[in-house]
Amino acid sequence: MTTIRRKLSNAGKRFTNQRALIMEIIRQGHGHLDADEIFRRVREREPRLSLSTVYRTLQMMKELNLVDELHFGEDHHHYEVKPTREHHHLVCRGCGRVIEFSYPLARSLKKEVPEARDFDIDEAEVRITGYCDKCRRARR
Amino acid sequence: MTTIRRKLSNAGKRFTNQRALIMEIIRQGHGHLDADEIFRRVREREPRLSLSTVYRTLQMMKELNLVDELHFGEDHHHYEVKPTREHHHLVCRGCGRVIEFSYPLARSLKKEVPEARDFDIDEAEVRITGYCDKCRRARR
DNA sequence: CTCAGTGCAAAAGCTTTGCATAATA
DNA sequence: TATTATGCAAAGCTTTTGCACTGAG
Repeated sequence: MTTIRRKLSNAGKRFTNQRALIMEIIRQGHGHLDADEIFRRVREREPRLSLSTVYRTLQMMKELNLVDELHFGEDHHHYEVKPTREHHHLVCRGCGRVIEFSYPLARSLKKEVPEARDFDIDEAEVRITGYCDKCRRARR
Repeated sequence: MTTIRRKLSNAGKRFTNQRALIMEIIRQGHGHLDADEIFRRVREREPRLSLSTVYRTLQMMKELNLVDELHFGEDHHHYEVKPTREHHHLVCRGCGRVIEFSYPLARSLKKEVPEARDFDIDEAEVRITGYCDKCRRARR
């Protein structure tokens, strides 16, 4: 939390209750909430907090590299606090469960893909959809 | 083209001029057009074709596995005709250029990631953003 | 005290849908 | 000829923006 305060300060931004709460929810959500879900959870504790503030905060946190935006192939996005290790997600079409796994994609690509050698990668995201073990069995 | 006609027919769908034209444009666009761009190009030849038809066709072609939907981290999607070999894209933040590269991600994951072993993958997409060689130099 | 941040309402993309008309099989 | 597909307009979602008010520094 102090990290957030410091990073905001360094960027000339203010540390507000709203921002602290939103970040806390994103962290608790263990990374797989969309803006609307963040909004709903935040509202339970701070009923006057607006959806605009959620979006504005997400936008800012993304720019400050405190939050990552994930794309699960839907029309909206999901958010997680910036992880330490590079990891990606398996998204189950059946139950919606999100399974994290670590995989050094950026490194592998640099090593194995000629086209990637001269490309200055700043984001690498893997999007996997399919069916988890449980749902796979259930579908038979 | 005959393939399309046959696949549509098998699915109980009709082969219309609109669908043929839209597919042709997607193919020509070499895979990296969004719905609006497809619409604009289609309109040059068939001014009465509507945006709804474009969306409905994209939706359907996706379901029939004739077209892939790509996610470049924007709020809208891009489309390409279903490719033969698994490949992915490097998207340059500078000039918007899209560089294709082939990479057997699904296979690698199955082999190297324990969490992926019991997961029935039906889509694997890599989203890479950064700066291409040219733009990287220009930014110095 | 000052200016960045907030809430509210309104607008702006992108995509989907309802319905009458047109066209395929 | 019987449906399926289309065009048009209207609605739906998610996200952004304008503006007066609030509160952090």
